[in-house]
Amino acid sequence: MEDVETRELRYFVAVAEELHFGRAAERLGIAQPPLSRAIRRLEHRLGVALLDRTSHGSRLTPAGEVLLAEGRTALDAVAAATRRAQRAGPRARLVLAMKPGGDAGLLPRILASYEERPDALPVELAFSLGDRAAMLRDGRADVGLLHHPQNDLRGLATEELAVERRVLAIADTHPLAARDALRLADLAGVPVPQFPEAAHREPGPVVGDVAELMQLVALGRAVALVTESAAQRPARGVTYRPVLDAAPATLVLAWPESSRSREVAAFVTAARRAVAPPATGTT
Amino acid sequence: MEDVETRELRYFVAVAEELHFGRAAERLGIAQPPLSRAIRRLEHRLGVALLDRTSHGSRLTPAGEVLLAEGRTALDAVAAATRRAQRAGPRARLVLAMKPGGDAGLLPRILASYEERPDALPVELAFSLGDRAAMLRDGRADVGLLHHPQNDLRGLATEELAVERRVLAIADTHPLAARDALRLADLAGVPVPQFPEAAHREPGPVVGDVAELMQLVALGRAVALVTESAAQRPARGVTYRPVLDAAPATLVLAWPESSRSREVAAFVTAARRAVAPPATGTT
DNA sequence: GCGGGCGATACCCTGCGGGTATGGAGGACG
DNA sequence: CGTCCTCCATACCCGCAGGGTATCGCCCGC
Repeated sequence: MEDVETRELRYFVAVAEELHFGRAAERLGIAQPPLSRAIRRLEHRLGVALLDRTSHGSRLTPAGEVLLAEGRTALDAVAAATRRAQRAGPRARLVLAMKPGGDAGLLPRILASYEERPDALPVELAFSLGDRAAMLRDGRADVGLLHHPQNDLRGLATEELAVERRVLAIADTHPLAARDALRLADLAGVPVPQFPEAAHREPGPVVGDVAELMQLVALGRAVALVTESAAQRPARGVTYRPVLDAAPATLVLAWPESSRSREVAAFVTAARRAVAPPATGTT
Repeated sequence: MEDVETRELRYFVAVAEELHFGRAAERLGIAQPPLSRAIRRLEHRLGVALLDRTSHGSRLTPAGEVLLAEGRTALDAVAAATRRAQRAGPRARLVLAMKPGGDAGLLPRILASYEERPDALPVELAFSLGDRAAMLRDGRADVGLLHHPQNDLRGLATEELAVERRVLAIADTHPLAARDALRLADLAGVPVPQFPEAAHREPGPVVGDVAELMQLVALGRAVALVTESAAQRPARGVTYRPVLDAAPATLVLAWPESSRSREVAAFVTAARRAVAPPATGTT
C-alpha cells in the first residue's frame, strides 16, 4: 500500500491503451524493459494482476479496466492541479473553453456582465473543436460553454443558458436540400464529418476546423448538424434545413464541480445574471 | 511543463497545511532539507511561487491556495484509482459507506434488492462516523448513504432515498427535556459533540463512536441532533425531542460522479427499485 | 520446424531522493 | 541595540530506483 506515482499511472495507461508494451514504450519515449518492470512492480504493489500477457499483445484484467478508467481521471486531476496553479500566479486569468460560434450569441452579454465586477480577471477564450469537457477536467480551461446532451457532463457542474434547435447544414446542390424539412432517417447514408472530438473510430471524414467543415459541406461531400444560432452566419453554397426529429441542444455553462474558486463562482453568477431576463430575476 | 509526481503533491499539501517546513517534514517522515528542495523544484517547474517564506512560518500565495485545493482532490483521485483497482481483483466486492444507524431502515430492502441480481458482488459495509463523502472521493468506498445538506456532495452523483426530520437526543434529566418541543435557539449554549468528521476546530467534546456519544448525552454533558429513524433505538437515560426549526435531512445514495462502474450502476438501480413504492414504479 | 514478434531477464550507469552538517536572515527579548 | 533562537536554504554525500543495451524464452503463424 505504498503510494503510486503519476509516472506509473501514465505508464500503465499507455500500456492499457496500446495493449502492447513495445508501442507503449515508444509512445512514452522510453525503452521497453523499464516499462515492463514498472508495470510489474505496480501490479506487485497493488497485489492484483492488471494485464493478461500473451505472446501476441496483452489484455486487461477487470482490475486493469478499473485502473485504466480511474487512472485517467486521476491523471486529469493532477494535470488540472498544476495547470490551474500556474494560471493563478501573476497574470492570473480565467480560461473559457468554447466551440467557435458555440455561444448562441450570448457571449458578449456574459463577458460584459462579468467585466462589470471590480475584481474581474482577464478572460481568455480557448476555442476548440475538440473535447471541451476534457479541457475542464484536465485544467486547460476553468469554465466552458458546452452542449447537453452532446457533451459528457460528468464531473462538471452546469448552469443552463439556452435551448437551441439544431438544423442541418447542407450544400445548395444536394438532393436533400430540395426538401423543406428533413428527418434523421434521411441522413442514414450521408457522411457526417467527425471532429477529432468524436474520433471514436467512427467512419466519416475528419475535419480540423470550421472552414474545412463548411468547405466539405459546400462541396456536397458531407452534411453537419449545427445549432440554429450558428446557422445565422451564411456560407457560400450552404443552406440550412430544419431536422424535425433532431433532439435540441441545451447550451450550458460548465465548470469543474470540485471547484471552490471564487473567480469561477463570480463568473457563473455574472453569466446567470446576463442571461436571465431582468423581469424573471428575483431581485 | 514536465510532470508532477504524487509525492511532490503530497509534500506540498503537507507544507501548505502546516505552513512550516520542519513540522511538515516530520509529518512526512523525512528531513527538512529534502522537503525544502522538493518544494523549491516544484515552484521552479511550475514557474510560480507557492509560498511566501518568512523566518517565522510561511504563507500561501494565491497560486499556492489553488494548488492546495486542487492538489487534494488530485491526490484523492490517485488514491481512489489504486484502491478501486485493488478491490476489483479476486474477491471483488462493493464497499458501502454509512453511519451506524444512518440508513433510515432502508438498508435491508436495498441489499435484498441488489442481491437478487445474478451478478451481484458481495457488499461490504464500511461504518464510519467520519467524512463518508471523502471515502467515496478517495476510493475507500464505492457507494455511500449520506445526508444532504449535512454532507458536501460535490463530485458525487446522488439518488434521493428519503427525507427525515431530525430530533434532539437529550438526557431525561436535562432541563430542556421538560419541554415538548425545542427550537435551535434553545441550544445556543449547549455543547454539541463533534465527530472527528467535523474537527474543523469547532469547540465541543469529540467523540469516537455512537456509544460514547450516547454516554455523554445520558450524562447531560452534551446533546445531539439525530435523524428521526435513528431515534427509534431507545437508549438508557436519553429521550428525544422534536426541534421545530431544524432543517430536515435528505438521505441519499451517493457514488463518485465519474464512476463508469457497471457494479455501482447496478447497485444504484437496485436501490432505486427497493425504495420506490411499487405503485409509483413506472414498470 | 522455423522464423518473427513480444515480453522478461540480466546487467550497468546515472540522477534523484534522501540523509547530516552548517550557513544566513529575521524576529523576539533582555 | 545586541544576542539568541527559529526557520529555511545551501553544501555535500550516499544509495537506490529508473532508465538504457543486450539477450533470452516463448508462442504463434506459416
